[in-house]
Amino acid sequence: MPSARGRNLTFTEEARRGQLIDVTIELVAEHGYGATSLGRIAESAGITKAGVLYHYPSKQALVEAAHEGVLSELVTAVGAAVDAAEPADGPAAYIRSMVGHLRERPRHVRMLIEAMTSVTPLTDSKARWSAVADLVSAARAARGVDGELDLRTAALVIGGGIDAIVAESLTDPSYDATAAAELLITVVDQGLLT
Amino acid sequence: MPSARGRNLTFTEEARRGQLIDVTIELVAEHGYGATSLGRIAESAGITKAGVLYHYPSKQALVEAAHEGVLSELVTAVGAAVDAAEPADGPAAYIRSMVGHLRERPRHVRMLIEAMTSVTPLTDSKARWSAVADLVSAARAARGVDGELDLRTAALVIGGGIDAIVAESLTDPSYDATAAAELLITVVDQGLLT
DNA sequence: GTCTATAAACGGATAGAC
DNA sequence: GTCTATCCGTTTATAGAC
Repeated sequence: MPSARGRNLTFTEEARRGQLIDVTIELVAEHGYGATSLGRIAESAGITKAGVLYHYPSKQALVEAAHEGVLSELVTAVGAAVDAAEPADGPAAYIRSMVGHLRERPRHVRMLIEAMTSVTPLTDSKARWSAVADLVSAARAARGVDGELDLRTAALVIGGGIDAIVAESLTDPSYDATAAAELLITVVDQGLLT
Repeated sequence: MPSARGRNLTFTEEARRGQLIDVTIELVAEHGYGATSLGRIAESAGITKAGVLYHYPSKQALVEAAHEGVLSELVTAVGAAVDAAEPADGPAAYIRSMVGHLRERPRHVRMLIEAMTSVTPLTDSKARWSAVADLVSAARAARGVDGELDLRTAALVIGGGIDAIVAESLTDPSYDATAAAELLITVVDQGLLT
């Protein structure tokens, strides 16, 4: 899958971009977007501000590229886990893979939080809950559960529970997020899939 | 309850401080902490930067005062609602009052988010979940429920669900947060209090 | 491809006039 | 009690040398 543009990116250029994205994730995770300056990014990467702006036209563009990388990695991992599961176990697979993935990537979590709480929300709320709502709906159908259910709220509660568990394991590494995920699955099972 | 210090605050001084806290909440809610400068605060209040710094020694101090006001108002309201409820209904009262209070104060929500996601967390995680854990524990005792339960995770899931519902009603005012709270209460009932 | 140099604006905070 | 004037550091971004 070579570059589609007229000029290919050189190896070093590609490596530089990857490095810049890495240090950006690290700095935004540690200090927040507002406190992450081009100067700091450049210093961490071992080059100068102007050097950074050669590879990305602006600080904003660099941060968005970093966020996009983090998000697509998450979506890929969770999507694969959900696809591999039975429809009846979709929500459980979603919760397990989401918590498992994020638990091991604390910096990614902080990057995603920064993007969500940013005033210009880089992440769409509906894009997230509607996917989970579909999972819940499919699981209920596969289990033969009937009755009314507000799928949007159901999805939001699941997402919120995941966020809280992941956030807690971030501030307290000794917290057992895996066990917590299993409890959340039980709650969802008894409260939303019956 | 007069001022305890040697000199009382004048009426105008007290009014100024209140006004400064109000505009700070508004600006932090709208633009985030990092993008809220003393200059903007001063401009919104109709005075100058130096004028602001006369009343509060630093930007940080002003923001912290604003946050403290928002938080104590929330704690007072929710605390009263929980105290007025039967122990068996403690979690339900907590969820209802929390969602109800925050739904009507969108700017307060964004202020609290800013404080939580700030790098120097102004809000303690344990302070929040341990109070909810006590509510869950008391409700289970009152209902005669036995069996093991990870109260910390239970509390985190409740808090996370509330956050997600409130956040959604923030981005979509037509979303019925009150109905959503009732669904969350049902889920908690079936998943954690049985 | 990365650097130096610099522009132009904005940040928080202080001193002192009124 | 509030303002004017100012300081100094930092910010993003550009122009042009190497």
